[in-house]
This record gives sequence, C-alpha cells and structure tokens, in this order.
Amino acid sequence: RWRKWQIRARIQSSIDRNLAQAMNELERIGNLLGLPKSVKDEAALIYRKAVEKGLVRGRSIESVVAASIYASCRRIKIARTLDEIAQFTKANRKEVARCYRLLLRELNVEVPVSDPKDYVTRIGSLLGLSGAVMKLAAETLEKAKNTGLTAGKDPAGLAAAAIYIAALLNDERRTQKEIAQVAGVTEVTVRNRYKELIQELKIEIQNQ
Amino acid sequence: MERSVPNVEYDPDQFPGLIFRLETPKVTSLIFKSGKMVVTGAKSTEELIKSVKRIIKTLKKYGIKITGKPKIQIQNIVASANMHVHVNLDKAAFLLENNMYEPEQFPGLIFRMDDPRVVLLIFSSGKMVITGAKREEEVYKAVKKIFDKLNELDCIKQVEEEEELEI
DNA sequence: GCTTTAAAAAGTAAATT
DNA sequence: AATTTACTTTGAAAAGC
Repeated sequence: RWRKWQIRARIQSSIDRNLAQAMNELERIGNLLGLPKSVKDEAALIYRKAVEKGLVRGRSIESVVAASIYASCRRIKIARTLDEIAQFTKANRKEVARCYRLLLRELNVEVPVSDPKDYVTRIGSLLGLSGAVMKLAAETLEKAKNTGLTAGKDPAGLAAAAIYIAALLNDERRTQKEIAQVAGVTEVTVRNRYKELIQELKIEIQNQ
Repeated sequence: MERSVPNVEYDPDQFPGLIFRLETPKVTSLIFKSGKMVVTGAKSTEELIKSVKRIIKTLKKYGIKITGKPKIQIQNIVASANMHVHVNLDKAAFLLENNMYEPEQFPGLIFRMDDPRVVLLIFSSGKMVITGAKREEEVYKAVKKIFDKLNELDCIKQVEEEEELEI
C-alpha cells in the first residue's frame, strides 16, 4: 500500500521534473524561432503526451522538444523547416526527425501534409514583399499542385520559385540567391523549380 | 582469416563482422566468428545460393576449415517496380492509413502494408521500392494490392500496365 | 539504440569541371 | 551550368557495446 504510493509519487515527480526542464527548453527555442504562443502551447501539449507515454526515455529532452515544436508548427501551419528548429539544439536534424516520426507513430498527433503555400507567407514577409506577390505565388502553387507538379518536391523550394516568379511579374524582383537563403534551399533548387513552373504552367517572363 | 584471405576488410573496433566481397556474382558478405554470415546484393535466390557456395569454396581455398552444409535463409527482399502511372501523393497520403509522406525529407510516400507485411516507398512517377518481404511472391502480391488500392482511391492518373523488377 | 553491408526510388546538396 | 558523388528513406540479419 505505502510502497505503491511511494512509487507513484516518484514517477510523478520525475515526470514533473522532466516537464519543468522541457518547458524551459520549449520557451527558449520557441522564442529564438519567434513562434507565437499558440504554437508553443500546442507543442507543450504534444510534449506532455510524449512524456506520459514514456517516449522521452533514452532520448534527449531537447530533441523531443524540438520535434514537438516542429509537429506543432505543421499542425498550426506556421512554416519552419526541421533545420531551422534543430539549429538551436545540440542534436542534428536527423535526430530531431527521428523523434518527430516517433511522435507521429506513437501519439495520436495528426499532421497535415505540408503545403508549399505556408512557406510563401514566411519567405514573402522575410523579404518584405507585398501581399499581391504572395497572393500570386500562392495561386501559382495551386495551379502547380493541380497539374501534379508538386508531388515529392520540397515545399520550401516550390514556394521559393513561386515567389521568385511572382516578384518578377510584380516588379518587386529579388535574386534567386536572396530567396534561396531565406527559404533554406540552394539556388540550384530554386532555379530547377523555377524552370519547371514557367515551362509546365506556360508562364511568360519578359526579360528584366 | 583477415590475413589469409585477400580482398577482406576487418576492423573489430568498428564492426564485429569481417567484410568479404565477391566479384561474380557481385555480392558482399559479413562473416562472423560464430560461423554465421550475412550475404547482401544477390539479385535472385539462385544467385544467392551460387554466391554462398562460391564464398565457401574461396574460403576453403585459403585454408579456412568449414564443415557441414550451409543453412540459407532469405531475410529481406528489396525490389523496385514501375506502375507506369502518375500518383497523386497528397491524395494518397490523406486516404491511405499507415503512411508517412514528408516531401521536405524524402520524396516518396512510405506505406506500411499489413498483408503481406512489407513497406513500400511510392513515388509520384509511379515507380516504387518494396522491402521487408521474405518471399518473392509477397512482392508481387504487394504491388498488385497497392496498385488496386491507389486505383480505387482515385490517386492514379493515366493508366497503362503494371510490371516489375527485382533486385 | 549504435556500429556495417547492399540496392532501388527522386529530390536535394556540394564539389569539380 | 553540367557532371559527379553523396546523402535523405525503407527493410533484415549478424555480435557486441
């Protein structure tokens, strides 16, 4: 009787201690990423579920927190790449990705397939582009999706190319290099997606 | 053995098995001190059996004593197939149950099939990779099953035929 | 869990030319 | 800008940490 209570208390206190540390980490990483409270709250909820299921055992708290943040961003549709999140942890992208997959499998966390349009807002605002450009980029991506052009491709690269095209057409030109940098992809990827989009969607680009 | 047999890699600090490659058939084997070994790279069961015989013959030639006949078990078959259609992965990810589709990390949709128990990597091109099978027929069954399923879920564009290839 | 091996798929990346 | 090489994902076994 007494012993059982003792064990339960010990387990509860270990969960509490873990949670306290995790919440600090969550707050730290979340602020570094400039995430809204809603995302941090959702991530906290996911993390709590993970601890209660014992998924953090044998893994670093930091990695699981990062994975929870990524899952939360995806659910709330706040575009952040795994690399962006992992850069603020000691773990690498691969480890965070592994934890993320674990969360998807073991918890009932439903995450929608990422939409390139979510990246448009982020890339566009980081570059200070107008709403018209972002709207046009989103429309381009919608057409691309309906044509089956987007399957299997990195949404960040697709969004980057759509932004590049939309900015060109709206006289708000940004270089592929600038866009690639904020999108977290290489110039080569932006160029490849760009060529594909203008060719398949028959978009006319006048020189300059 | 690492000294008596040529073309061998052995670094017990790195891995307990000794790595031995055959040029024909082109396979690689991991040989352990327990006498067990892993052979990878064989394209068919026949090629696998031939490889095991040749590995044993080669080892004997260099003075390694081997008694009895080998017990061969196929642990994993990796195959690729082409459905010759375009697959709507977004739709498939939404409609299939045990799947994972994360295009920022990998272009293929990962589908875990219960029966036969295999994992399929499905690409928008209609090509795919089937792995985890222990028998060849499981591969064919899985391909047929996923093709029919994608078809009835209307995730396929421009249908033609269905063919296959094994590693 | 990790270590090593092989092969395919398609996308992305980095280093050379 | 084109090539080449290399990494991402999946599966399974081996013996040992």
